[in-house]
Amino acid sequence: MDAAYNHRNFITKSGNKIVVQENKLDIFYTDDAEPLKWQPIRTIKPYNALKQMILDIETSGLISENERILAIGCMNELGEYFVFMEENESKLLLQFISHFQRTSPDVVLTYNGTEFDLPFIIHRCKINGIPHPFTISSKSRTIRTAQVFGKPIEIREIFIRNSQHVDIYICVLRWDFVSKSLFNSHSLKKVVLQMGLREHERLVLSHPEIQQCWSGGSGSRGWQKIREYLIYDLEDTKLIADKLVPSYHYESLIVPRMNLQQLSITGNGTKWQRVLESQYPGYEPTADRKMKFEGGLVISVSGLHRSIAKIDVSSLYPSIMLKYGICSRKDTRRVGLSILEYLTKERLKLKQLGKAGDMGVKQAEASLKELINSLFGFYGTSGVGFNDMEAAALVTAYGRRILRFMIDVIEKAGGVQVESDTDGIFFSHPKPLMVFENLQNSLPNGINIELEVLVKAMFVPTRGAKNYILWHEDGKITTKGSWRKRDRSRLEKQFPLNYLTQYLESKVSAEKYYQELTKIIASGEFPLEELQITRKIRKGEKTLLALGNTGDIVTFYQGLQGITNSAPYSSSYYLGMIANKRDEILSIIEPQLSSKLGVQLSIF
DNA sequence: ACCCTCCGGGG
DNA sequence: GCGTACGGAGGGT
Repeated sequence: MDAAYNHRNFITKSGNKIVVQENKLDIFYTDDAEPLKWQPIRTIKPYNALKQMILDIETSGLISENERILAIGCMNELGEYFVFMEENESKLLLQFISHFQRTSPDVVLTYNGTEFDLPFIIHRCKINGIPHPFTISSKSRTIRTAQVFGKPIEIREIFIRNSQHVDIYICVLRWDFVSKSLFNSHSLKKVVLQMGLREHERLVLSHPEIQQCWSGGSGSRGWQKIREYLIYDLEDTKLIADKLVPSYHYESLIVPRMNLQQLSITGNGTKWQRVLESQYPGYEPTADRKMKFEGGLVISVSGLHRSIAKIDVSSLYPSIMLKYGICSRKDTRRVGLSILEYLTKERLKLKQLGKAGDMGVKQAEASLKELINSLFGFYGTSGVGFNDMEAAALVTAYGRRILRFMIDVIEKAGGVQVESDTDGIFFSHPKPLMVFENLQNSLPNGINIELEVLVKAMFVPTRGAKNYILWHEDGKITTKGSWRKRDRSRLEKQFPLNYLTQYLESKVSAEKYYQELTKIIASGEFPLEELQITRKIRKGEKTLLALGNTGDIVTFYQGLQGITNSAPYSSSYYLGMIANKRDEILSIIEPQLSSKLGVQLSIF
């Protein structure tokens, strides 16, 4: 081993930029420093052993001054529920509070309870003169890793005597801040579907419907309906909670002096800071100032590719940190790495156990994954004392080198790289398993790979980094990135998918589909549901103001004389639209033909 | 190409 | 306050 090798020598800083001389990094280097042994600070009971109360209320309106509580629903960890519903609000509240005291849950779980349910209950208790165990924090707190419209949310925490509150809405925002998989909505009903936790739509009541149902009175079918609706909401909240909250629970093994409520709203940067602080009593390093550095490698090759496989590096950044010994330079005893090593080993153990299907084990494993993946981000987080921007820059630099190395191996084996992003490569090759073995044999020890998916075909648009369509063996189609657009007609969204799916059979069949579609559109018989768009009229949208006022929600499509909601649709508009789409698609998948097509279309 | 506007969650 | 990347799409001018 070359004793003189020190990757920190390959870092240069200028202004607020860090540049790593990637080509000088040796990806076959292994750090051989003996790591410290690290053990968790305490033992905790499994998440499943916590007494839960999932809580949701139905009210006559949104403002607690003027409106009242109609019903309160509670569900425990076993899924058993209790619904309190009374004509007399005071009686209802008393029943609920006494149920609460009797069951004394360890944790109360709500969906947006911080903003809505709990303040509403508090206010209605106050009006009815009923004592309760809830307090609203006097201080507001920003959660930077839970954002709406790109802005961090501000909350006033709710404290509960002898219990804790976890707001699943905030957990969802935090989860999506990282995963970015929930587009357009963070509502309970949508989230549960998009996370794949519920298969089908369920009973949903609008506000007027709730009022209508309520007016039926005690024992009515309306009341029964409200109960049913409330129970669905409780179930949905529990489904999401069971996915997201266990991670936070198990973090208390690692993070000192934080309870579940704090863990559920505190970002990972602060958590790692607490961990390291507790290791260095009295030492308060100054945080590195924010620096820019290059991230993961992203490459894409547009076109329609067949016989695709994806190979991922398992836990790329954590593996890099362990293999090359990268930790914060302020963490001189390298405790971060010791913990990382402990977590990685534990996770491996749990992963083996988890194959038996034990939910508790799976939850614990998922939480370890969270922590493992968050250590890298901590290095690059500004404002936390133990951060180290250079360490973060080194990690991504090694990552790019490893990915480039892999692409090289794939190409030498005759494969074609199609899309690469940070730790995974889509490539086309008739024998992906052979390529996989090839890679396994040539990658450095400690860098492990997985063969993730094998798909029939993949479409990557121009400038298509992180956007693609996959055709799976079983006929399923999945899309990623910009394919999930809103405010587009079904025709516009579906046409490229359908055309390409046909094209995979043959160009003839794609063209046949296109011709048939143009015939139906030209005939004027194409269903309007496929063409219309429903959305709110924005300020200054002249074309839509013919249909209503700013702020109105309207359904419309293109008519012969502009936007309409009643006249016949403009077939030339929609024919032009799909002609353009087809042109665009063909120019990507048959670039050699695109010039000819351009001529055709300008005539058309 | 750039500027403006808008979107959410709970009932 | 996990990073690269402090939101992003769509329409008007």
